[in-house]
Amino acid sequence: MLTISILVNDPAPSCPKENSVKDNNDMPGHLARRFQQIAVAVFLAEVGDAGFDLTPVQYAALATIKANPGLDQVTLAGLIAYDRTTITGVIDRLVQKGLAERRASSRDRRARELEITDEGRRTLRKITPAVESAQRVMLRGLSAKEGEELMRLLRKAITAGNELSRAPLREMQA
Amino acid sequence: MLTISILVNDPAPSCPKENSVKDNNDMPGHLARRFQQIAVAVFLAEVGDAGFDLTPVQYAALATIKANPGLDQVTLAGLIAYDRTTITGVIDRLVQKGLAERRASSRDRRARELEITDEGRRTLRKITPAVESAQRVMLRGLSAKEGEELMRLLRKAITAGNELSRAPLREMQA
DNA sequence: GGATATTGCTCAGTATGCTGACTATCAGTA
DNA sequence: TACTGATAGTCAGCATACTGAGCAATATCC
Repeated sequence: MLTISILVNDPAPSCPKENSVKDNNDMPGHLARRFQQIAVAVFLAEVGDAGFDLTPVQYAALATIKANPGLDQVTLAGLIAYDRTTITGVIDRLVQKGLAERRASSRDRRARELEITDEGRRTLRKITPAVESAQRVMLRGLSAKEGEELMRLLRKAITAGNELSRAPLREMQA
Repeated sequence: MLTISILVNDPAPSCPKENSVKDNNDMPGHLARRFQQIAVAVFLAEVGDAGFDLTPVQYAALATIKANPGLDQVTLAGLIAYDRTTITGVIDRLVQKGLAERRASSRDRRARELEITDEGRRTLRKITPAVESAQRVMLRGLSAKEGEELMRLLRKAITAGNELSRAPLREMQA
């Protein structure tokens, strides 16, 4: 698609541009930002309505700690594709809320071993319905089939781009 | 393709689901975050390689100012679905870089009229190839048809969820 | 064993995004 | 005109995310 047009700023701001670049709605980057924006808002609303104060990021971290007791911060960051500098603050807040514990590792004195607390376990259990509801709400405009297809395409694009961000996904080695 | 679930560390792999929530890869919210994470990294890398220092957010704001000369901040925020408190800082930085101007409006003394500068126009023109390249790179794992389908589904989900975030899209009224 | 490289974590700084509050201004109405 | 409500913008505060730097501890190589 080519667009050769003279650089005239049109007097009517209400009509769409042709001398401008593509419309925002044709930019996957812009759509990614919008979808993420809505997804976070829906998550916070559903979880908040359920009486909890946990962000999507904190939820993912806590669930991963529960599933992998004693793991260190770098491994945790790799499993959920967070930057290692971000995970520090996230864990700070989980610890401060009493949902997780951070202990010095005996094997490697640089590392911290992470554990979920009973309170964290309780929170995870009680919060799950709200989290699942949020996942449904953020896809409410799509049929079940479309929702599946969206997730498939996102997974595929993410897999291909995994190494392009500073915090790629790193799977657990056996 | 194998997928080692991050929630598999439970000692008994025979009961994969009862005490664990869904895998992250089945959560549209998590996929949204990952895709957005990669999209931003790709944008910054492509634009940076081209010799410019502009974020995706700043780019969208600048392009929208160019297309709608003299618009105010609230209208701009609505057109690109930014929160009004976010746009203040974004414009601060565009102004500080000499790419845009913020003037008091004569019609409404509360409002600020925004204009792109010549420098901003030059920057936009020169940056466009990098921006378009970034959009291609972030979809590099998908066929052209799949990329189109992903964008279609994102648009549909976003439209349905538009009002769920604090900063919904507000189109220009004629 | 000792120099070197790497790794785990933290911190300072910057840029989104949001909540909630506040000021200044405008618009509608009694 | 005075009152009331809505609106435009900013600010403080918090939570992601990232860059780049630094420290301490571990691994590796000679």
